[in-house]
Amino acid sequence: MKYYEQIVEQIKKIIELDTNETEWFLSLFEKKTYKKKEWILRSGEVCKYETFVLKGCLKIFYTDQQGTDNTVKFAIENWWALDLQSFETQTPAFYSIQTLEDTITFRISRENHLLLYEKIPKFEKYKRMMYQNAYILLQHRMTQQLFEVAEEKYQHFTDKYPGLELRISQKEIASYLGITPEFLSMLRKKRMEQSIS
Amino acid sequence: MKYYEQIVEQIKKIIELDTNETEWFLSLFEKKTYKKKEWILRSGEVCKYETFVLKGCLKIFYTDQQGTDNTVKFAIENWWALDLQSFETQTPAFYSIQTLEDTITFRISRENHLLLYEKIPKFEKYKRMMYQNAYILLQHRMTQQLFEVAEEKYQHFTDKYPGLELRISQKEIASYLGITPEFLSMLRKKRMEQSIS
DNA sequence: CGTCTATTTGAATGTACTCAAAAGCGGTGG
DNA sequence: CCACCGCTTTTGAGTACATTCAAATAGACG
Repeated sequence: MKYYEQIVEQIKKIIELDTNETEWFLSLFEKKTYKKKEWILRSGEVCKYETFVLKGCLKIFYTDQQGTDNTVKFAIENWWALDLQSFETQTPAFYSIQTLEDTITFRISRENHLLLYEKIPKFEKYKRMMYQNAYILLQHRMTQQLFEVAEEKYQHFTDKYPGLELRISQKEIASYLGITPEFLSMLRKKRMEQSIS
Repeated sequence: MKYYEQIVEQIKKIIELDTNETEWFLSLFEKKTYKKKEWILRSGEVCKYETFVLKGCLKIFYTDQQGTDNTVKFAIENWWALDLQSFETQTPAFYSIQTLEDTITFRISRENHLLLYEKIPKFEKYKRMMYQNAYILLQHRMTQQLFEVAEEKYQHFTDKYPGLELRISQKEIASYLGITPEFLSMLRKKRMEQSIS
């Protein structure tokens, strides 16, 4: 499988694309690779690209007044990452985006993105479906995170991103769960003790 | 202003509609009124309608194993309410919807909703924009709720739904904030004491 | 007016955080 | 190749935030 087929595959789950459209679609993207811990977007900059992860892992996060990173989402293989508000309005971003592993991405600029809507109107449908689904997922994350204790949150994290807890540090996971790394360490210890007995 | 003009006004903020389209659009809706505490959707049922609030207030919530209601969103004047996943896939709903006041709504069925996309394709755009904005709002709610202490959450609630704290009970607010009514009561007491001194 | 529910208050408890220190681990340079 | 440095993880003590439970009070509504 060519490296770019992944992205086409994702699109075709929702709308049909013929060969010409596929080719033109791909021509709007550029491949970009990053090393671990590289910045893709810094809070305050304008988000110029929407990024599709071919391989690797990103975090979308914000840094609070105390200097703590709070992760709102991880983007692994086949996920999109951007600061939506900044991208759509071309205003300074609230969120930052950084790699957690060496990462290979496909990215599309705001201009090309607008071309897409213009030339292939069915992309409106694709995007509607995408945001609809993203909204559903986010609502579930919110209900989980807001109304559950840390132990249940961790369980849901491992369910949602299977295997990711082995790829990234506990510090990053704690940042996603909204707890301290120390507390997560304690939870995992408690878990292990329980699974032995 | 006729009671249905509100909804047209909302749509026209995003896409243009001529007189014919507007008329046809409105014909797809039905007006429905509810008394306080009526169910609009019960978890487990299929969500058959998307509801637009003309006047009043709804809560979208789920009831956990302990029997506690957890509110994910309030829908006041000019907001939409539905279980999106259930509505789109016609599967049993996870969330429930109930009125918190006597409420007047406009609602559209799944079938008519599909007609809308079919006959007026620019509604794809309307819906895309709607979910895009909803996603942005939800992401902000999540970052606020997840990484802030209860006092800051309450502040953000009063900012987001100005005046709503006077219309609904503290119990409902606590359910939205993810804290107990007792603790909210304590917070408000503390607040008042501070504002006097 | 009486009943039912919401709010307040307080004590005891649980959940999660802060701070500090020690141990583990990975990468880099000599 | 290993010694060192920096960062992550673990551990523990003390503390702050939020909950539970119970009881008293206040409000809403028929």
